[in-house]
Amino acid sequence: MSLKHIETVFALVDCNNFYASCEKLFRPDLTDTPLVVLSNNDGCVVARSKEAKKLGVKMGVPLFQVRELMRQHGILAFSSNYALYADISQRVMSTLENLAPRVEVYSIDEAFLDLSGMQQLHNLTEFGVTVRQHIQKCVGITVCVGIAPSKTLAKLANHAAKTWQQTGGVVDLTSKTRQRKLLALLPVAEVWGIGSKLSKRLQQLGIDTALQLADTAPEFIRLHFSVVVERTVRELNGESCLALEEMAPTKQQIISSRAFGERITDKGQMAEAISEYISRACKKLRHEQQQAKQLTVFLRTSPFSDKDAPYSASKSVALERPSSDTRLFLAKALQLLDALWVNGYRYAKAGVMLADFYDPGVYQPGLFDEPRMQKGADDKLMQLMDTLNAKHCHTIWFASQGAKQEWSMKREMLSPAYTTNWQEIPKVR
DNA sequence: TCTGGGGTCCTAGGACCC
DNA sequence: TCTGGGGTCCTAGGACCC
Repeated sequence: MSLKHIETVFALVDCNNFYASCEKLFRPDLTDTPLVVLSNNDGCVVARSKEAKKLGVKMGVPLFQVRELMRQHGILAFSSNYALYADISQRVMSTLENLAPRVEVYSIDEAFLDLSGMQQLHNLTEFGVTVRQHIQKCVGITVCVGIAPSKTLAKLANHAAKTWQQTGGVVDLTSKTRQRKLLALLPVAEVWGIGSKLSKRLQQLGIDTALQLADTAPEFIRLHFSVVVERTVRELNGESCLALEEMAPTKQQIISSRAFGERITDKGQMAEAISEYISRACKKLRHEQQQAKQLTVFLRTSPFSDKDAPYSASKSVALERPSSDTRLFLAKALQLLDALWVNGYRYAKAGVMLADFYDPGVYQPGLFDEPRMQKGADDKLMQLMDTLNAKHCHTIWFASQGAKQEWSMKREMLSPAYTTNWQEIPKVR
């Protein structure tokens, strides 16, 4: 066996109907029941069980548009329960880490595995089947596995495994002939990185299938599109351009925003909401062990309403030096709100964004900047807040966040926190 | 009445510098 | 009369992803 030529091979493991499957995990009575999971505010459908898909509920539709269909067929709806999904996700990922040496957690329900060199030792399809069985047994979640020499092809292999039942949920796409056969069957919009805008432009050039895109000269694509699309073309031809990234890269921005459960017309309520978002964003920032120098606040009315006057505005400000102190950002955010707020609109959504991050202690202050007062004291207070809130769940908060939060989002069909709250742990009888 | 949230990367264009 | 050009930094906006 030669070690000289180890071929790159990726597997993409993707959970089937992830949020819907999580909701069913602790409800065996719902095994064959059609159900959907809703976005925040119970606004639209973000996940569907296979039964709900069959009944024609489309991904992303607003709930009110499918209410009638759901009533007719007895389709259940659940508010999204991210604490539950994150916990199940973590179990899936740690199971994968036991099966493969290098794992990239790509999203809450997907991971890439590096299988390079494994071809000589295992039958890759068999390996995929093992992964599938193992996750089914250990976590109770069904996954599909796509195997190929590039991430983009592995995505397509996974798509094939999901689409065609007779694959048994595993597709090995390492052979060139199989690659071309599959690519010929798939519309170009199915390719990872080709969204609706790009696929329209490609179709205008006569490129309709994934195979036609693969067979277009990369130089031509570079000229008419971008380096990103060029990379996609190369990846479709089995040339791996996107590496496995095991270490999560450090964040570059943190956003906290929400559509309101009810429209806001009162500035005081808006100030409460902004304060809440600042508090969440800063907590995330401290969790990342980062400091930020830039703050943006934005507000807007609903873009869907034609009777409400539209208004959308954002403003940014740079701090004198990076910080992760909630109080500092709170003061700045409320100043920005003063500048942004216009009376008379029915606001539907607002948010804050932190950016321009530094590692604590790395920032070089200007020569004439004032020396920082009481170094360390603020950090301790913030740490204390985070610790108390982690232990006792929202014990202390800033007065400006408000105690009632009448504007906060709707979650009227929430499942219990089966795995993350002792009070709600499932009982076996 | 009711339409998510949180990210990334790339490009174009302007300002500014030498 | 002819009136440079290349580099860098920043920002806004567009496109994509799950």
